[in-house]
Amino acid sequence: MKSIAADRLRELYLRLSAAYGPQGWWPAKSAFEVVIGAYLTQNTAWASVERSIANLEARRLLSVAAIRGLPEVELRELIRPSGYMTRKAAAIKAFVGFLDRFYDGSLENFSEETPAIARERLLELPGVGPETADAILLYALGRAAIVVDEYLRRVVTRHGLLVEKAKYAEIQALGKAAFADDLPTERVQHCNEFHALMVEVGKRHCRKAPLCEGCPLAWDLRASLTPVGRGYVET
DNA sequence: CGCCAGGCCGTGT
DNA sequence: ACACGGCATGGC
Repeated sequence: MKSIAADRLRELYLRLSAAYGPQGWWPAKSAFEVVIGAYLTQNTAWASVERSIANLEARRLLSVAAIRGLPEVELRELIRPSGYMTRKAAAIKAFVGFLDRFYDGSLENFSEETPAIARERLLELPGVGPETADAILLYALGRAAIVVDEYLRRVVTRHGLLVEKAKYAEIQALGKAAFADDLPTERVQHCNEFHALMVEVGKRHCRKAPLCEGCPLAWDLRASLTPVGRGYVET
């Protein structure tokens, strides 16, 4: 059984998708580049990430083998534009070390893990929290993961689909429910476009304003919802 | 000058 | 369990 909130989130997604079209995420030429970008974009503007990626690309360093052979101090300088260079360089190095130790240095081998195991392993790595783990699962490993970022949090709380203090797992469960009835292949594609739309539309219309002012799809869903426990029911 | 960006982590309550 | 500050850099 699917909740009313999940139905509404799905409807919201379908409208955004129809209005804005395919987003073409993740912008990268390889799965490994997605991983690098996922680390670098943490609390960082994408334009800054692009500069770092360009630095690596220019030196042909966008591969597991190349990062393995690159001294960490040099990696820091190349990713400097993205900020947090000390932590991010160490984290990226740790990811490569992780592939080397358990997957013969192959991201493809790692991607064969079941999604649940892969997620657990990712969360054990330094510099990988729930959002980065789910972004890697979805955009680098091709798994049907719901990525919960600040934009999605704003959407589901401001539209009254969840209460303000909803946790990551609760928001993720709602997103998962929204696509629960889709076939596996379709579900991956929906998850892909879903997060991309949250970010791209959210960047323009859904920042710090108390409501999503200016958003072309800002319906007031709260009108017919009443808070019950941690969620809402239709009234 | 201030705030923020496609978060995560260590520390204190 | 939760709140809070630090982490680095560049754009506006």
